[in-house]
Order: sequence, then C-alpha cells, then structure tokens
Amino acid sequence: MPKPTFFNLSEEKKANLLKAIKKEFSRAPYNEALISNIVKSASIARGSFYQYFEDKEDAFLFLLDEHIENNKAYFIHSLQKFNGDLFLTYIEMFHYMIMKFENQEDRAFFKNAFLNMNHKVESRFTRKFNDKDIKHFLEIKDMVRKDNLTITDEQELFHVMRILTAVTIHNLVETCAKELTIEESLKIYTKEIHLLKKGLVQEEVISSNDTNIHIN
Amino acid sequence: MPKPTFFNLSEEKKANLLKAIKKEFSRAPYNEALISNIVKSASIARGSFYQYFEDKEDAFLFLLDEHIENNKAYFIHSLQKFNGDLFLTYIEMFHYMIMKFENQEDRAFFKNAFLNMNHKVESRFTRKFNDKDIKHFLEIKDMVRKDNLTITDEQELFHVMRILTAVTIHNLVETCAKELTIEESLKIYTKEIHLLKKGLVQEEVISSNDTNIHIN
DNA sequence: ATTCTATATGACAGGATGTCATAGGTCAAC
DNA sequence: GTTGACCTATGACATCCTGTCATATAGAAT
Repeated sequence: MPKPTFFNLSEEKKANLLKAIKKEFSRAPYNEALISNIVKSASIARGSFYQYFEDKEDAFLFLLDEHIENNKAYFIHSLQKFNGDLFLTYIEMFHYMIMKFENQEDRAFFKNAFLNMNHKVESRFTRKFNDKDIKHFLEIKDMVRKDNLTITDEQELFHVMRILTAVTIHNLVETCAKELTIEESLKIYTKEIHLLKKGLVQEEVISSNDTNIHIN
Repeated sequence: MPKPTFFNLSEEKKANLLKAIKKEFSRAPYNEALISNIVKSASIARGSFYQYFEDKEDAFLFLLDEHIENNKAYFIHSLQKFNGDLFLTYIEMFHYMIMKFENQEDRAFFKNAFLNMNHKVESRFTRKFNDKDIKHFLEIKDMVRKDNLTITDEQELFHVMRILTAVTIHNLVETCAKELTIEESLKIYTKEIHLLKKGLVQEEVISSNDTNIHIN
C-alpha cells in the first residue's frame, strides 16, 4: 500500500505521479522498469517517491489494483445482467478485458502486466475467490444461478469458479503473449468454456476420490 | 541458451557452477537473486559467468529446463502406464510434482520458481502443448485414449489439454504459495479434475458460438 | 511571530551489472 | 620445442540504480 503521504497529495499531483508510473510500466516489463525513470518523468525528487511508496512493487500493485477494482464492479454488474449465468458473465468479462487491450494507451501496460502475471499479481486479480478474502466470494455466491450447475454444494461452486478463473487468466495471458486479435481470442475462449460446460468425458462411470456418479 | 563455452566445461566445473546457481535461486526469488552471489558461491571470476551465460535469466531458465525435460519424459511414461487415460496421467503428474516439493533440497528452488510462474516460465513447462513446438503435441496426441472423451476432433483434444494444464499449473502454484500438504493439495486437485470430467452444467441445452448440443 | 508538523529535496553510500583489456592455458603444426 | 591460433579465465572498471538521511521548506495552529 502507498504511504499516507501519497493519499494526502492533491488530486493533481497524484494524477501526475500516477501518469508517470503508468508510463514507465508501459515502457518496460516490471523487471526492467526503473524508479529513476518515474521520478524523472514526474519531475519530482527521488526522495519524494519514497515518501509515497515503499518501493517499485508498491507502485506497480497500486496501479494494478485500480484497474482490478473496476473489473470487480463490472463482474458483479454482469452477473446481474445475465441473471446469475456464470458462463455468460465470464465470457463478458473476458471480452471486457481484451477490449481494454485495444486502447492504445493501455495496451503496453496490460501487456507488461499480463506477461508478468505471477502468483502475486494473479492473486490480486482473483482476490474475490481467495479464501483469504472470502467476503468477496460470499458477496457473489448468492447471485449465481445454481439450478443448471452440476454442483452439489457451495464448496463445489468455489471450485467451479476457480476453474473458470484459471482458464480465463490463461487465455488472457496468451492473448497478450501472442498478440491475438479479439476474434481469434474470443473464439478460443468460448470453445474452451463450452468444453468446460459439457464436460470432458461422456456417458460413462466417472469416479473420483469420494464420489461415484453415473450419468445416463 | 548458455553459450558454447559452458558446454565445453568439464563435468566437474559444470556441476559446481550449476550447484551455485541453484543455491542462489533457492535462496531468493528470481527478482532478488544476484549474479554476484553466484560467482562468489562458485568461486569463479565475475567475467567467467558471462562467458557461460547471457545473463541471469539465461542461467535460471537453463536450470529450469533440466527439471522440465525430466517431467516431459515422465508424462509420456505415465500416459503409457495408464493406457492413454489423460486424467489419470495428469493426476499422476501432479502428484509427481508435489512430491518434488518434499525434497528439502529442491523445495526452496521450486517454491521460488513457481511463485515466479509468469508466461515465459509457464511456456517452458507447457511447451508440449504449444503450437510453437507442435511436435511435442503430435508425439502425444496419438497416445491419448479418445473414445471416452467428448471431443469431436483433434483440435478439441488440444483445448482439453490446455484446460487441464491451466488448472494443473494453477494448483501447483497454489500448493507452493499456501504451503499445502500433499493430502490437501491432492484432494483439491482431484476434486477439480472430477468437475472437469463431468462438466459444469447439467441436462440442459448447452449452446456455444457454433454448436448446439442437447444432452438428455 | 513562533512553534510544530508534514512534505520536498538531492547528495550520497552501497552495491549490482555487464564489459574489456590482459593474462593464461592447450594443442596442432612446423 | 617453438610458434601461433584459439579458447578460457580474470578482476578492475565505468555506469547506473536503489534506498536513506540530513536539511530545507511550507503550512497550520496557537
């Protein structure tokens, strides 16, 4: 988290600084981004940067969180719009995200962010399904339409969302890495969501550790 | 790739250097690992390191690739052992990987590697399913038992494997991040594989972009 | 005006990176 | 055994980056 000093800044100064930070994280991947460039670009003293942020990571994650908050709101909005249909919601979210890549100003930043998608970054994106921040899951779980899902309890819904999230992020990262067009990217993603819905095996005894289900 | 000079080294020198590299990448996450420490630990001149490797990443990825080659062989071996059953094979692989975390010597290294699992690193792990290195997929695809899968063509098999891989890696990373025990970790993973097999929605019209399938 | 508190500054110590000129070693050829 | 070509080893060095700190400045409160 940025230090209190940062939040005390005038809106103008804050905006100026954030602009410089975004510029630097757009210029180079996280590992190569430099605080030196940020302070140069924002025309502030080096020491000032450290009055506002702990370090490079602090600044990067703050910027990221701003976008993520926006996503979370959009997720809930979509879930309502689609009457709790999880799959339509995920596809809508996916679409929403890749549309952001079209914005020239955001493109480089997102590319650097997604190609640097490690556990720390990913867990920011998926906080809502993390048990550390379980309240986000609680917020969402009742909005999901469950009557058409195969889940037998709430815990399974949790896993369903984890799976959807894993596949979604994987596709988002790939879209960046391979610079896929919206069409290519959406086609692959919807195909995979479709496979997830119908299941990977058919008409057979499926057995797991603790359950035996016979579909027919 | 390491430079030719590295491969010309005597086995003894190579082993000594690799040991120092592994030690450093076990000591600290990738971003914090230092070439300075590697040369100190290997007792070689700083300049020598640069005779062998391009930079830090070069050394890291080489070390990683050594482990990954081993994985690939194990995957193929398992697929044969389980008569082409993809799911058993993935579960076996998952088990094989998390068992590695138990090895005290490897533990820290894998933890740092997995928590630094970004697209570049992941693509090393999953090369076998990448279209860039399609020959690995070709090698595997004929070994997979397909009669119990819902797939209609080879391309869908590709997506099935992508999905399984995404969920698998996601679970591996989480196992490291949360320091789960083998039992906890396997329980979650098999649960999710089970969900993938049976599908997420039930007895309903499932529609996607280009197909309509009625399950009954 | 004075004092107290918060903010801004940039010089600086410490330390890491990648390079390079130089030195050392090996080996085939003469 | 001398030569020379080629490969390998070295560590000093220029360059640059980070995080800190003593100091200066501004603003608010009394």
